[in-house]
Amino acid sequence: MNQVRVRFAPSPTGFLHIGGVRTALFNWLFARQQQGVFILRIEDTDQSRSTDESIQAIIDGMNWVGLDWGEGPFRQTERMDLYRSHAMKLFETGHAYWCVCKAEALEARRKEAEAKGLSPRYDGRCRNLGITDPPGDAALRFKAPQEGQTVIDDLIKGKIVFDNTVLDDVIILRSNGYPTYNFSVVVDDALMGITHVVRGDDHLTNTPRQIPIFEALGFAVPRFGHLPMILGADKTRLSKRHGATSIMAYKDMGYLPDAMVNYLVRLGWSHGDQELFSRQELINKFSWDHVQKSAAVFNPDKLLWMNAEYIKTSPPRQVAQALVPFLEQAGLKKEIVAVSDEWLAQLVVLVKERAKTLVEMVDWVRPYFGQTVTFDEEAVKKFLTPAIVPVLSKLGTRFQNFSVFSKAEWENSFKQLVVEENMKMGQLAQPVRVALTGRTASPGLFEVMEVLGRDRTLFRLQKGLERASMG
RNA sequence: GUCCCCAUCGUCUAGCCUGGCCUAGGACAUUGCCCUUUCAAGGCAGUAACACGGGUUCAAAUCCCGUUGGGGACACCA
Repeated sequence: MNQVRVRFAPSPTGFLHIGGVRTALFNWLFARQQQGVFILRIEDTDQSRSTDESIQAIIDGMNWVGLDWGEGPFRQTERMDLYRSHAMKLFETGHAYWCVCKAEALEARRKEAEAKGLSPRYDGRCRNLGITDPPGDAALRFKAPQEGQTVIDDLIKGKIVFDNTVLDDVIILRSNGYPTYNFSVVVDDALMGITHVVRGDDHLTNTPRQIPIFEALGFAVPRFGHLPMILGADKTRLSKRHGATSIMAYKDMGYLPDAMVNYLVRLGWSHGDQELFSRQELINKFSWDHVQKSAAVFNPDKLLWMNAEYIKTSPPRQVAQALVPFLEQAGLKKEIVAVSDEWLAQLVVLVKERAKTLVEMVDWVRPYFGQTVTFDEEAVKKFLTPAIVPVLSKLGTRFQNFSVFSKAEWENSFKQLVVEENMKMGQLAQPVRVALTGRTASPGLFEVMEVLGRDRTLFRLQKGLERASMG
C-alpha cells in the first residue's frame, strides 16, 4: 500500500470557516494515523475573490488549532503552467474542444432551459465544430462521457452511481486562460499524489465530473470521501446568521483550541459513548466507518460545555498562558508583568471551575490583581454594614497574630470565631468575601486568601472594615 | 425541474453492515433533589427518540420497496 497523502484545499475568499477546520481536521487525523502526509493547498484561481489576507487567515487559523501540514502551502496561481499544459494535452488527445459561446449567451440559454423545466446544462453546440484555431476569447471544454456510469466508492457514503447522461461538458480553461476549479483540482490532486480526496458533501456531485478527467489524463483515480455539512439550528447551512462561523472568532471569544478540535471532531464522528479525547487518542481511534452520513447541527451549548471541561482539565500553566492576551486586552498589562507564571497558574486553579471561557475567566480573576479591590456597591450595601464591624475587627486581629498564611490554621481560626460569636458561617463569610473580592460571589474564601497572601488579605480586610464603618 | 445524498430524544450520537442481548444506551440542554460560606463545580434522579406506510421473517431501530421530509449540486465560483 502506498503512503497516504491527503490535502486541505480551501479557497481564500474570507476567514477560515469552522466547517473548513473540521474538513481539515479529518484529513489531518487520517494522515497522522496512517503516517501519511497532510498537504495544504490554496485554491485561488478565482482572481476576483481571492485575497492575501484570506490566505493569512487560513494559515493563522490552522496554526491556532494546531493542524500542521507536511507540504505547502501551495498556491494554484503559482501552478498555471501545469494546468495549461495539461489542458492542451487533453485538447491534443481529443478529450477537449474549444467553445466560442459567449458567457452572456450561455447564461441566457440556461435561464431559458430552466424556465421550460429542463436541466440547465450546456447543450454541447461547439462540441463538434472542430475548432483548431480559436479566437482569443474561446474557452476550452472537456468532452464528458455521454453514456455509461461513473461509480464512486465513497469512504463515508459507500457506493454511489451516477449516470453519465447527467454530465455536461465543463469548461476547464476560461477565456482568460485561467483553469476552473473542476480542472485544477484534478491536475493538482493527481500531480500531488493525493490518495484520498476528503472534502465537504457539497462536492459530491463534482466527483463524477472529475473522475473522467483523471482518466482522460491517464492518472490514477484517488479514493473519495464526502463529509456531511454542518447546519445551523434551523437546519440550513451554517452561516453568519447562526452566530460566529470563523474559527478565529472562537479564539477571540475565549475558546481553547483543544476544546474546539474535540467538539468539531465529535460533530459527525463518534467512538462509542466517549466524548472527551486527547489528540493522540483521536489519532489512534479515528475511523471513516464511524463518520456520520447525515448533516449535523452545530450546538454552541455543547461547545461551551466542552470548553469548560478543557479549562478545568488542561494544565493550569497552559490555560494561564492562553489567558494572558485576554488580560492584557482587559487593561491588566502592568499587573501581569508584576506577577509570576506560577501565581497566574494558581489563579487559574482558583477560578477554573467557574469560567466556561477565557473571556469569563478574565472577569473572575480581576479582583486578585492589585492591592485594593473595586467594590460592588450592592454587595457593600448588603454585607459591609456597621453591624459587622466588631466581628470583622476581631477577625482581623486574630489573623494578624499569624506571621504567615496557613490555610488550615486560618480556616480554623475563622470557624472558631463564628462559633464564639454564635453566628452562622454565611453571616461572617459574606462580609469577608466582599471585603476581599468586592463581590458576593467568589471561590472558596480560604482559597481566595491563599492566592491573595497574608499581607493583602489583612490589608483588604482592614479596607473592608473602614468601608463598613462608614455605614 | 433534473440528478445525488440523508433520516434514532430539542441537539450531538451508540446500536444498523453481521436481525433476537433494545423495556433503545451515553453526552449537551432542561427539571427536581443532595452537597454547600457565596457563585460555580460535583453527585443522584426525571422528562424526552427508532419520520410514515407496506413487505421479508418465528422475530425488524436493524434487511427490501414506497411515501414524506430535510440537505446538496446543476456557473467562464470554489
